[in-house]
Amino acid sequence: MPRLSADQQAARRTRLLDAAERCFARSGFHAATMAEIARAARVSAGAAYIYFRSKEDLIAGIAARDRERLAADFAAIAEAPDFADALEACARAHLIDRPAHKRRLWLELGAEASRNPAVARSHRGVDRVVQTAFRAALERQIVAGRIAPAIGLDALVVVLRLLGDGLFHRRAVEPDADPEALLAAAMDLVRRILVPAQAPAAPRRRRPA
Amino acid sequence: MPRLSADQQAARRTRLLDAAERCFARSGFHAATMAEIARAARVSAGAAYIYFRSKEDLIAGIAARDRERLAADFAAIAEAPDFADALEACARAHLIDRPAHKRRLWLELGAEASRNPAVARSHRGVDRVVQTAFRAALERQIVAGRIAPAIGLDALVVVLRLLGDGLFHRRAVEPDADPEALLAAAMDLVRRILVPAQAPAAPRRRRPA
Amino acid sequence: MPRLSADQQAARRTRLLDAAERCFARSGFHAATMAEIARAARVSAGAAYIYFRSKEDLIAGIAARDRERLAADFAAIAEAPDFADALEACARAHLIDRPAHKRRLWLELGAEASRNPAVARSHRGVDRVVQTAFRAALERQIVAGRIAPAIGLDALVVVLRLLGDGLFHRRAVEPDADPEALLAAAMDLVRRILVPAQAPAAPRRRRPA
Amino acid sequence: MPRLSADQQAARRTRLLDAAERCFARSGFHAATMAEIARAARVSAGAAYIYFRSKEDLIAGIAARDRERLAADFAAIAEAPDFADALEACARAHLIDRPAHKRRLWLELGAEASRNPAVARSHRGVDRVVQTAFRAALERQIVAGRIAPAIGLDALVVVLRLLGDGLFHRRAVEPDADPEALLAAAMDLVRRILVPAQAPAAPRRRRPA
DNA sequence: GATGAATGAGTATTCATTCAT
DNA sequence: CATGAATGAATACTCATTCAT
Repeated sequence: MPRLSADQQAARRTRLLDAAERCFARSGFHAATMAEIARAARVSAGAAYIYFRSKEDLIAGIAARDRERLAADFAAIAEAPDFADALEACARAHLIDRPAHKRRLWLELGAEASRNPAVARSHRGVDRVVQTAFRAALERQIVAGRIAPAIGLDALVVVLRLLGDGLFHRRAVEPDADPEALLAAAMDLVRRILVPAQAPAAPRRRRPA
Repeated sequence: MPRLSADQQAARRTRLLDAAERCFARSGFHAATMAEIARAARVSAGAAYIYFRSKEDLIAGIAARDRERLAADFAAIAEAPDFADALEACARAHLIDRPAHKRRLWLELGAEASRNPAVARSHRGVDRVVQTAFRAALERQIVAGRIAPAIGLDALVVVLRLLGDGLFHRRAVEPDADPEALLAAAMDLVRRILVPAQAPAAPRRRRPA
Repeated sequence: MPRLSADQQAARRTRLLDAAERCFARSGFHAATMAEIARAARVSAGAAYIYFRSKEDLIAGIAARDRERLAADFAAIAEAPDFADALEACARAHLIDRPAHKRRLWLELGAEASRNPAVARSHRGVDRVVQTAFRAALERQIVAGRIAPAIGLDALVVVLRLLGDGLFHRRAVEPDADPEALLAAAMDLVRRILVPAQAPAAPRRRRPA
Repeated sequence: MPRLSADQQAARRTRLLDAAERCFARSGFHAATMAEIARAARVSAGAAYIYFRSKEDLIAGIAARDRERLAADFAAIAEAPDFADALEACARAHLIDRPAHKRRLWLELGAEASRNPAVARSHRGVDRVVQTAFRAALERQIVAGRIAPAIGLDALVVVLRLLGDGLFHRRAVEPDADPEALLAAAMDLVRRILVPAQAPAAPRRRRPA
């Protein structure tokens, strides 16, 4: 059937991405069929190919959309008054509040990045944004005397990202793990590194000696 | 065709696992075909089905073998004289020295765990082993006064595993990243948490007050 | 969208036929798509269906146009003063001067004739016209004493058409063959049959008796 | 199902070629489906791909088999005692006695030659063989004084081939035409060119003057 | 009339798995 | 046990045709 309005077309694209995410998460990139995805998006089989050149392109579209959101949210950390609080909010939004099916996608997208150049680009893009945002935020807060990291800035960024990757991976691999416990442990550690001056206060509880 | 000796049969199983790892890493679980794997293992297509009930079972076999090695190595940490050193050695062996193609498999295996029960079992198994080993080693060294963690034992295990997951994930997703820098940053952090007493020395540079 | 003038509409029909000929010649009837043809004709996909009921109808349209030209030209032979000269001119125009892409179409149209009734009609039509023209021209020139065929009129028409078919087929199948050599050989033969009286001059070399 | 004997395998290949010829002749190269062909050959869909790499390869296989027979038969003309008789026998065998469905294939194969390199190779091959055989036979019979062509050897070969192409094409395009009439007219002409000495006798009937 | 996005039937090809030899 | 030809279900993608705008 003929021309849809621009709105309807945008909605179709979104519905296709949403449906693909669900199907891919449920069955994996291969097992999910284009027909199944199109049906879930309430779109004809052929229409999917109007919006995405191929299945691979649809996967890349998912990666791009997901990563754009992630990048935008983490970029906002650079402007936040308190780094640790902003980081925690971001981590909670993306690593805890995300529906399980999206988390299952992450691993597949990670694997796909080594084969699908567009997915790889999305991954590298978000990494760059996150690192830049972290570094900017940390530098600003160090200058402001609000934090005094126990380790160098480079190592700090590395460690923050490792913890993020760890949360990310663990959430994807072990959906049953208590996410709040993971986040709490990670944030506690982060805060200790950022402001070792406060360390005496906190550890005191544990080192009453 | 002649019957093969037990040795030859074991060798064939191993060759199939090795070949499958290479093929899966190169093309992913789906794109790699059983025929391709059998050829790479210098075995007939039919023979593969003597050693593995199905392609899924072959994937599970890879997961099992990989995880058994990992579990064994990490279990040994419990007996090591110095926890951090043993941990670093283990991490280096598994996260840095492993060939790239194995690292690429990890993500796919992670994703597969949510679909293939046998793979999931392998994953959970190694988690249990690692956590148990960590806890045992840490308790022993705390009692011996060799470490005095800044945070509680539970949180410590969580954080250690998050860092491990992070290294794991980052190595798989970004093969070009400098692995030694990642490991160094992670281990520096780990050592600071384990023995906060030493911390004053390092932070002092940053807290001249 | 605005209504097009009659001229513009005729032009569109012609453009579609031209574009279809090129596309069909390049890729064959099947591989060429209606969208591709419409684009080449600078017409929307839907517009093609205003001028031709279907792809099959478009093919029939090509056959009809091509055959009409052929029939008209060959029909003119009936009026020509010298049969052989007129025949040669016609053959040169249609079998030698035609662009290569049109010649490649002939075979496909021939094959299509056995499936597409409209194409078959076009083929039969031109055959009838050509035979009638040949017969009329030959009879007129025999009566006028200008030719004295060595063989009967029926056989003569058959043979002329066979040579024509042969040139046609050879030109389509072997585009690199020297067309003038083919035509020269064929016309030499034709002239010898038409006017065996003249034969003494040429054959004399071979019949020294 | 497992291994078939060499005989059975050759039979399967032949059955596939036979079935493909029938299906292609009936519906054309495109409209005939591989599944349909496999079914007609009493073979599984997948098995067709064991014997032929692709549909294109199957078409090429048909061309090759057909052309090999043609080449072999025409090559035998070189050894025949009487050229015209041998030529007529050959033409009858290939242009008249062949089932209609094979003749319909010829045009499609001709068209396919411009796209499928393997088909083109088959076509060129048979052309070479035929021309060589014609030339050898003619030279031998000229030397033996059995024929004295009215035209040069090159032109003679060209004309013979044109007549052959013509019969070929006409038989394919117009299945209802009387094949014996076509052949008789063509052979009468050929004999007149080969042995012009006899010409006086025959034409006399027509030139009572 | 003109447009071109939407439809959805249609198909070559692949590949996990089997089993006659 | 070992082989590898055979099976046949499964699927991404195309494209002639339609019709809301």
